Amino acid sequence: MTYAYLQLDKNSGVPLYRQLYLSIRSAVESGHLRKNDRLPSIRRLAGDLSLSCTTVESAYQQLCVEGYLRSVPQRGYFALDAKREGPARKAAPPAYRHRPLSAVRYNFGSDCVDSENIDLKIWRRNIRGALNRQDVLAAYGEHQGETELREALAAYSYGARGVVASPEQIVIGAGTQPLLSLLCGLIRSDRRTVALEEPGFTQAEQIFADCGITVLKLPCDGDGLRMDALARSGARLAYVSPSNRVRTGTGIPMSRRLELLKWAGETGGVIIEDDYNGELRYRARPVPAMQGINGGKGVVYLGSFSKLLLPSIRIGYMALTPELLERYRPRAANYNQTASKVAQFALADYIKSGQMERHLRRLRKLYGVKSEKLTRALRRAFGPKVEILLQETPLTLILTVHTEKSAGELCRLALKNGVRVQTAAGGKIRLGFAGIPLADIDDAAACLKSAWENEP
Amino acid sequence: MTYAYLQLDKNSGVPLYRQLYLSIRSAVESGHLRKNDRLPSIRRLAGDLSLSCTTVESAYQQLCVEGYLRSVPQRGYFALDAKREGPARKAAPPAYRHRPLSAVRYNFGSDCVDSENIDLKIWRRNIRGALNRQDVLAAYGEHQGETELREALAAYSYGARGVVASPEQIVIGAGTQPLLSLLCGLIRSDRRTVALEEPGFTQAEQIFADCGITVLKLPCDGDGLRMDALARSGARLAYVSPSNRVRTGTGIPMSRRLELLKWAGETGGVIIEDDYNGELRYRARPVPAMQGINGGKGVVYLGSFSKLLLPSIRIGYMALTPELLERYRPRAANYNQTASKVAQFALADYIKSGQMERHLRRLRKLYGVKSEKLTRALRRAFGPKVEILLQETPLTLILTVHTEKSAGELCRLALKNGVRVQTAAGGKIRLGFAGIPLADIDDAAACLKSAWENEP
DNA sequence: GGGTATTTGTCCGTATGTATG
DNA sequence: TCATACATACGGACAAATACC
Repeated sequence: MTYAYLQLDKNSGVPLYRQLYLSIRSAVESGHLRKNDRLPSIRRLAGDLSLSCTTVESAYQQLCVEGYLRSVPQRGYFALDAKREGPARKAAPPAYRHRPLSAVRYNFGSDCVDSENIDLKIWRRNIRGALNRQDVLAAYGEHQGETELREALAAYSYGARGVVASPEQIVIGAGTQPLLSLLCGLIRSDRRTVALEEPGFTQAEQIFADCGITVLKLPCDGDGLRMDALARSGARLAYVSPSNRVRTGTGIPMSRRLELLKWAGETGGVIIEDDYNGELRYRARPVPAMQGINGGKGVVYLGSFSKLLLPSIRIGYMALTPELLERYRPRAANYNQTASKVAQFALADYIKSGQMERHLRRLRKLYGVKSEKLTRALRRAFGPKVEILLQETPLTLILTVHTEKSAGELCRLALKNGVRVQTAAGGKIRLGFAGIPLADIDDAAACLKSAWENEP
Repeated sequence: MTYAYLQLDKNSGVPLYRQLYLSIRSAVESGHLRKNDRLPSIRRLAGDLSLSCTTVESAYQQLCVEGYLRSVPQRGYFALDAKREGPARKAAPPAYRHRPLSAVRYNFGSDCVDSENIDLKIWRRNIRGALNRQDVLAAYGEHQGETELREALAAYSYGARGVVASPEQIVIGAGTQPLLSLLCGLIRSDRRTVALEEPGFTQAEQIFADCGITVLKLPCDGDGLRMDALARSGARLAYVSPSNRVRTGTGIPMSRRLELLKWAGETGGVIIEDDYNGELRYRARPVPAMQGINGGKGVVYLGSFSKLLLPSIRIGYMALTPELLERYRPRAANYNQTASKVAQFALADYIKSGQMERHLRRLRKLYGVKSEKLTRALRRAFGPKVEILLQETPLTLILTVHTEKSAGELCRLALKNGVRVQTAAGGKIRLGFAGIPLADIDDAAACLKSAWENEP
């Protein structure tokens, strides 16, 4: 520590030990040093401020005599309670802690994952492995992301999602947002508006807005963005998340994907394809990424692993188009890599050793079973009173509840019964079941039933 | 063992710890103590020679700093390889894996760190510790950054730099850039131009440009941004990096800092204080951060650990002003945390356990010794032909070379001789010595001499 | 192989002698 | 002569690593 708050001026005429005494005294009086806070040791402070021990000691001693400090031999100096009750030192309300969701037994929020079905052990081992590799910690990383990981990702994303991209096209970052932000910088000389679906995706909109790119929310039909609205808007940049349209819970069918690609080809538009959870579709045949359908032209692909592997892994990647790569290259050195180097190597190992594939297979199966079990449980509980929307989006079910109550009211009722659910577009209810352990599903459905039916 | 080679004379006038230091140093240089030989423990030697622990310790410590010994906590002191074998050393080229700069033997570039003086072991252990903590891996993190780390940072930045901020004012991110980017989003509704010094800082400029904030490069005098230019510019946002003005190598004196704060107060301006390497000043007494001088008003403080701790650690933090915090809060949930959760916990532990403090102290000492040694070596080599600008910026020296050659020419000549140096403002030469091992400094200075003097 | 005693580096407050004005 | 500041040295307390049962 340098104790920067202790300001000394060698030429002020005031003796050093007295300047020290005064600044510490005011720190105690103002409450910056609270009772039993430990002060830097005499030698330490002397070293840091380039003073001699004696100087510091005489300041401390005077403070002791006057009741600001207490000296404990061989242990240190400690502050005493000498706060001068100034005008108002507020009780320091530390409101920055996340409020614990009180009494939520079953959380159907869409931001949960099943913490029981994560291969923590393997992942820990991988991180440890990366940690021990020569020069992972001590050396600088590559700005664009480690080559090793970019190579692994190029292969993986082709196999899993049909993305065609060379390792040079791939940029790594700490999640989707920093990558979007970088992308905005590359693209803003060309395009200043972006089109996206009306019930949008807040976290992406926020980045666009922050980068000064106007967000155009266009209406959409059941298949996604309405093409006529898109054409009329004049936008030459569109953001879509085909695999996980958060609010509606439905995907974008192939027909609309092709229409979008056609739009890009004809107008010179660029599509940002945020393939959030694209790997997790378990019901139907996998729909390949738009990026690949088009051979990598006109589409920037965004993928991430936060919800797939572990919530704490903050690694995302994007595949740039050849044109954007040209723009990126000369300024690549201006962007520091944001993703942890250790995590990058660990992830590369995880992918290359085939563990990722195994994990995905298991997850898909698990979520398939969960979805089925939840569907059955709801049918049993409610019968025809709730319609369950069969859809392809992973990890969520959409319910239409036949009742007079509003969706918001249903949410409140459920929460009162310890079940957290969310609303979806069109007065529907959204259940994200990823975070509910398989064994709890039946009980969770029962709780929902009692919440919604035992009301006057 | 009687350690007969350690001859002490209590009445010689030479301090005991220095006699000890000298005898051990010559034992290492002469090869009597070979690499990894273990030295007697402090207490044993103190006992055998009838000295106090402190006396022995200060001798050992100086030897550590100068690269003769290595201390392994709780295990002992060990000799390093520092045999002075005349001119025939160079067997092991200093391993900068950073770039295969062909034939650069001594790299005085400012982007190097001393890879020999990083506490890899402790850091590995901290990461492992975080890795094993319950729910670090499996659960989501806080958007703003882990509370534990924010609390640690609030205390640390107050102690180390005089920053006054509560944990809720602190936002964590994967380095300075994502934080700047977020900050631009908070601020762009108000201000669309930012003023910064003319030889600017590319990585910050890039972010401003990407976010659509116009960069206004203003002229500056020896103390930094010229206040008249700033006032005339009409900008209400200024970016400064007082502790490390990269190109000039000089800091911003207190007088100018106060002027800047006055400007902020009078015009409602906001100052972004990027305190890059602020902790590392070793020469003078610490200059506290502007943020703290002003009680946290009108100044956003940015700090980071990449160059301080480990190049691979990508964690930065910023302290928002109360007004900006108000703007941030409602949209905090829209920003995902970019910094690795494991690294956050590891860093929090590192700070709270006092290891950060110890590390900083060691670094400061090391760089102080390096700076001194380099200064002496240059004076010996060039005499009055070069003026050495004594300045307070960490890790660099600025030279005025009295010659007809231009600064650029001097750089080229040096490079031809295997020494990389950089130009500074005003036709001066900048030497960033952080990456030069202590033992190589004399030779590096000699190389510079032969490069600059043996020319027709 | 797991607890315990010891050793180790580290850090602490303190004391003394001395050099300035 | 006295206050101030510095360099040097002392011996004790502590936690972590290690060695020993």
